[in-house]
Amino acid sequence: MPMASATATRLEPFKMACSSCNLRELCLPVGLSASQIEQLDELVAVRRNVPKGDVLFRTGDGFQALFAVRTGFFKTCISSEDGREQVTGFQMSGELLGLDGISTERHACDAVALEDSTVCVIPYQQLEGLSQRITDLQRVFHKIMSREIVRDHGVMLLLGSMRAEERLAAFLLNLTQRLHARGFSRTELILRMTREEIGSYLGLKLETVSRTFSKFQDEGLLEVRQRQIRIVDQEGLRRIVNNPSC
Amino acid sequence: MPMASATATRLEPFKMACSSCNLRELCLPVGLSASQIEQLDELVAVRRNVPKGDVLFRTGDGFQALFAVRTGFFKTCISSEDGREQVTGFQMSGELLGLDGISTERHACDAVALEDSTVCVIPYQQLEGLSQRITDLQRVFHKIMSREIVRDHGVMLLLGSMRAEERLAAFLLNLTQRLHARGFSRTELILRMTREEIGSYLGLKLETVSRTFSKFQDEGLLEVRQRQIRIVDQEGLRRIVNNPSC
DNA sequence: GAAGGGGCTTGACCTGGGACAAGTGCCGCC
DNA sequence: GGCGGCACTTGTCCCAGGTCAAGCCCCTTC
Repeated sequence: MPMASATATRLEPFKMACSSCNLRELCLPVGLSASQIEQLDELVAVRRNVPKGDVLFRTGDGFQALFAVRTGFFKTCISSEDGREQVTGFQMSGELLGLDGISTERHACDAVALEDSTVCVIPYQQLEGLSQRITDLQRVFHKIMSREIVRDHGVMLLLGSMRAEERLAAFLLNLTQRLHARGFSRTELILRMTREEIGSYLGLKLETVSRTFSKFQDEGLLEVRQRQIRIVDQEGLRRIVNNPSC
Repeated sequence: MPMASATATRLEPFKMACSSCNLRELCLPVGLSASQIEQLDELVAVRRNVPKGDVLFRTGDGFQALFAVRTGFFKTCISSEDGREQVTGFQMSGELLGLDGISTERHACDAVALEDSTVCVIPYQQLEGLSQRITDLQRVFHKIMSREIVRDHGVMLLLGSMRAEERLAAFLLNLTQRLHARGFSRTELILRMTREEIGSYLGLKLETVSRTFSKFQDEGLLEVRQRQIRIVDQEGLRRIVNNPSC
């Protein structure tokens, strides 16, 4: 097999199987029986490499498939007509990309890999077909969409009514919680995104993000070394989120 | 039949039919054939009156059904542990309430009627069942969920990167556009919500909302008389949204 | 290992919108 | 028809976070 080259996203011919995937409890197959997952395997046959910095899909692209992050890390962002950009989410392994495209059959955001990544391609029409035959799959899929809506509402709360420190604290707690669910440390993490991307997601300027990191470090809540973060006082972060006065 | 009394939300026994509903092109039945809508009629048999100020469902309530707004106006809001509240949306006729409940089988927000309202009750299990048999219904339902996700991302953009005037202008344009799709004037509207609720939705304090209304009036963009709004210069509002510099 | 550059930090200053307070308009109720 | 209360408006002051600018860190490239 040839080495991975500098070409853009490429199709990998060899078979992926949800049934043998260690993410199946975090991803679309969650809660399905072995035989149901085998049927899903028929459908999710292709994976795709997305090198760091590459775009998986772009606003306006025709919508054909959903993508499940297998390895790596993505951001999704939208931009208004006048060019302002808003990061709407960060996606890690097991999470789905592209749900926004269902409504108009065109993608409504850009998805960009923040590190070399692999995604499983889930052809949408086939998914619809299969979920008509597998009640449980339909149920799971609806739950995933609904969860995304609930998550978005949480972000609105954050953007609409929290102060900078609360936003960053909530962000870090959310990240570590998701990473921990994937077997990573609860206290150590490496940020895959820039300060500017964090700021865009949190409705802050990059300088404010940076200052707030420094402040947390001074207060003994974190150790910050560029993108390496160690959570020293998780309880303290939690207090900040829950207590607007401090 | 007895007069509507001061009791809380009540069940109305008589039959509603999607097939004869003037909202069918805005609501769940959009794009379905006559015979498909008839099947939907079987399912959406109950409507419910929700007097102004009443709660349709509350965070934590068990999730049984979706609700389609038939007449009236709702807000949905979430609150964080420390009591901060965030309005996550305003819903008018033809729009669905309760999608957030699918993910955990408990509602994740409160839905409150801002005027005397009626909703159609859509038992969720039955909807899932029916959409397994009617491909088109499944497709419509997925599109509605996806549209909600896209809408939420738009609100994130607004909350994350717009200034007060842009937020209010965008809000008014969105409201009038939706009202216009329902046959109301493109230029006259009566706000169903308080300044505080607008502020909560837009991430602003009620005083800022009030000041911004006054400013728009001074600049000849609007006429504001309490909750009666006349859009004098729609193009001007659009310019504000698209041009961060002014 | 020097040069260059992107990402990050920090400082100084400024401003949009929050906080607080006083006053007004509107409406329902006795 | 007068009273009370809620929603709204407006003024004043203040501060969190934005803006602008300088410098640093670290990695890549030649």
